[in-house]
Amino acid sequence: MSQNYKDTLNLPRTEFPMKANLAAREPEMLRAWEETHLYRQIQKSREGRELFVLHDGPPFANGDVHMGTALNKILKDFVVKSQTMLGKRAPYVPGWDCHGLPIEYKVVKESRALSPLEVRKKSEAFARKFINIQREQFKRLGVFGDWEHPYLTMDPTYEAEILRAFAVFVEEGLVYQAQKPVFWSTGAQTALAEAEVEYQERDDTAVYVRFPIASGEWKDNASIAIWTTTPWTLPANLAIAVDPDETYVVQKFSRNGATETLLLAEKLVPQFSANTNFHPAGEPLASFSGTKLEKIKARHPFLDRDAIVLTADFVTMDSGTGAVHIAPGHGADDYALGMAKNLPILSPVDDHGRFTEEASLRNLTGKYVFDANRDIVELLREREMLLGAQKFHHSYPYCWRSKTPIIFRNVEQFFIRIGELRGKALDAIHNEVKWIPAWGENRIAGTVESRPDWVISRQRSWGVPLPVFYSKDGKAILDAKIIRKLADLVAERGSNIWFELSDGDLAKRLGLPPGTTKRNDTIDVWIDSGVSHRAVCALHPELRDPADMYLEATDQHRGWFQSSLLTSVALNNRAPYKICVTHGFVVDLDGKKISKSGTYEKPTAADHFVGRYGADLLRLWASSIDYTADVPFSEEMFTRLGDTYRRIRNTLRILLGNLYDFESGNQETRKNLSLIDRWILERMDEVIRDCRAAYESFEFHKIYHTLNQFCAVDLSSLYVDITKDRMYCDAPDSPRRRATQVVMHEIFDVLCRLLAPILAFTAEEAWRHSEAEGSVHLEEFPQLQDRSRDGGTSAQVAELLRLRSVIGQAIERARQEKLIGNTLEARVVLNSDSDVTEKIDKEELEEFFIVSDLTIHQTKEASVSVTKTPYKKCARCWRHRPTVGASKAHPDLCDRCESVVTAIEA
RNA sequence: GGGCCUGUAGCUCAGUUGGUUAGAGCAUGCGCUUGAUAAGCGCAGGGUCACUGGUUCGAGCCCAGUCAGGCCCA
Repeated sequence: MSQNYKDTLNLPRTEFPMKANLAAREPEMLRAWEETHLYRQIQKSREGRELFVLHDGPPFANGDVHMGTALNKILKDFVVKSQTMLGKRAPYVPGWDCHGLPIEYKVVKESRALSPLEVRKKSEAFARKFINIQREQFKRLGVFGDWEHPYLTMDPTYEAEILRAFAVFVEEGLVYQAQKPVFWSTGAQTALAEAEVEYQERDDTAVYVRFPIASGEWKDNASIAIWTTTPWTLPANLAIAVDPDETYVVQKFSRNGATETLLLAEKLVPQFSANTNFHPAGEPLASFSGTKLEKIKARHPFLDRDAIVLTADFVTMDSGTGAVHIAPGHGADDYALGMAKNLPILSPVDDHGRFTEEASLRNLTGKYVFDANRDIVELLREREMLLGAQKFHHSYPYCWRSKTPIIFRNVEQFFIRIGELRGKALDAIHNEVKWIPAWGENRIAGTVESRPDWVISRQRSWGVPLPVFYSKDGKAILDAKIIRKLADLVAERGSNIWFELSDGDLAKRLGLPPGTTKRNDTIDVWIDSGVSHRAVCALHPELRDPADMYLEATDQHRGWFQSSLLTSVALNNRAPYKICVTHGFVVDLDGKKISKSGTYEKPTAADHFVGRYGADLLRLWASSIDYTADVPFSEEMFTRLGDTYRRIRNTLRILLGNLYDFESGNQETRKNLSLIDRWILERMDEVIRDCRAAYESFEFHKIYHTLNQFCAVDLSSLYVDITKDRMYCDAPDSPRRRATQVVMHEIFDVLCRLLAPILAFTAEEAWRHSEAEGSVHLEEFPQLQDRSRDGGTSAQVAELLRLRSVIGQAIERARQEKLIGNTLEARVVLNSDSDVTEKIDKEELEEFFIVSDLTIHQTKEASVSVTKTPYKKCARCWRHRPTVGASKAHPDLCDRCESVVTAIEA
């Protein structure tokens, strides 16, 4: 009977679909953006504006984009899009790190026995393949940038800049050559940087070994007991270190009838006994401080030479005997001590980790040192020098690529002196750069303070050649002028030239005398990416050095942030960035890390989630978390985020739906704004203020929460719900309806803009369904209008919301008691303790509380009683009104609806 | 083992210089609506603020230690 009145309502209409179907719709959007060259349009629209350079840290060009990489790129995109919408020119030039061991290692593993040039060609192809894969995946995430012209560290022009930077390092006297024990990967046959080392749990044989004393008071009467977990380093032993301040004892021990007189630290006697079964027999024969042992000689347990006892500050009393076996060619402390005391540096191991003849063990020459451990132990046993052996579980450094245990090996390498750069670098850290979060300053300062000189030579093929030559007589040539000539050549023909030309041809081209040979090392890739401020920021016409921002995961405090800082200090005497932002790592629900490789069984590839939920959901995820800590991530979170997403989407949709007959330009309506309209505009102003501030300070999760709150509470459950009656039931042209449309139109506009950096696809989709033109991404953020100046609105609404809650509870009670069903059936008697209810018109209050039948009394304490209203229900607006039945033409309508319907009929 | 960091409802986050019964959204439960409808609205339950000790009249906030987790290093 009342069905026909539905046609007289102004129900919302929109083409903007409720169902997002992002996985299908986003690719269409991407195509449209590409066809209209949106990124270029945006850059053009910001010509002459203040510049903001976010410099992209180049990801390694191997593997798929996983959640961590996706998070990083999305956060960068938030920055670029929001800075753009704050009115700045924010170009984004993405890049890739192309050289280096991870790629070379895979290539070499696939096909062995390749020449360096073949390795390089295959490596390049490998890198290009993954650059293309990753590029598509990054674009799919909605990241805007100059994807057609990324920077690649393997571009000849980039390679030339690496060499030119290197020339400066040489000129500044920062580069030197030295024998040093370095982390050496026997699997990959190269020295490794600290960043290329990972630690694994491992069982080794730890041995107690005696060195018979060969000089002084205890000559031939006692042995020094040492302990080591790397028996294979014993052939390189040259000394024994003791702590000068600890007490050492000479003590008789017995085991199964056998006795030994041993010298070791007093504190470690019990541990020694427990581990070897040698028990002290009687009181110590002597006791003295470690200093007294200095310069004593002890016979090597199986070689024909002596080890000298030295004092050192690195000897600890946690394990062993307090007498430390020293092999200067196989350990950092050992090396330092050996250098200080003029010991030779013995390192009788080849590139593959096999003993050389220098080890003086004929049977073991050519044997892999970790396999030789067993032989050494057997040898000690035969010579009766073994005091005990046990399995020892510890963490040990491994090569991150070949997964083989690392050895310390003495090799001639090239280094950059950090001493000269450290002071300025620390100064820049503390005075030039803003660190987000603030503790980043502390963290990078710590790593810069403690870092040793930088090993920059790599015995690999896939990289920029280390520009070192050797003269006929074997002297190293490090010459900035020659390096610059080489750089010019490389810029023209690529760094393959180094491998393609013979020594003679290369020497000729560079003006070096005949007979000059080249070294076959490459430069550490951390130099590659570390000079991007020069190779990219300084040289790209749209960019600038220093960049405004670097933004990477927190591991880069030791990685790229540091390598970039050090090279920039060397080149420019300042930091390469003004703001340095770090984000945490992606962790599982229980706070455990999600590992890229290994045993993690759930999917971690970004593509998996993009295909399933859409890029906007990933973006919403990235915006919802506080990236400064570990970033939580789980399938369940995506389900929750889907709910949030739908809420936001439906809010946009209902606004669009209510605007189907909106005509802009009617400013008359401004003065018809009711309390709730003025209030939502004030709230919106707050939202604009909070979001702008959060975008300016890169606190994206605040935007997520602010906008979510605004959509869910202020708009959906309050404003849209309250204005439903006037929007649907008033005459289309009713002043208060039109006024509300003006407000909704503005809200929609503001919401789209504020959402655009985060929900890049959805905001654009909604924008297209409005009458607006172009892309929302060309727009700027809304400005504050300071609407709160009329004042009082917020306070009044706060009062009303308090009363609304009291009413809601009373209605709920009435419903429980089956007095009413629908809220509109209620007769509400409000005993108001607020004067707001006196100032506002009753009709407006009924609208605000969404009730049909309201009576108000003023009292001291707020209370509400609810009964069923005696009024009849209006067939059109469903409110129970006293005027229903008054009209003869429309006896089932209230007065408002009757007049609307009459107007339509006329 | 060392450095830096994190730990508030099932989930994501707020909690201003320490000050009354610790908040929000989502999720959950129970209703209402069926004119935002694979939507919308209401009400309700849910937290020994990781743990232990300390400072204080008073601590989620300050201090010390413990536990769990992350990154970096050894």
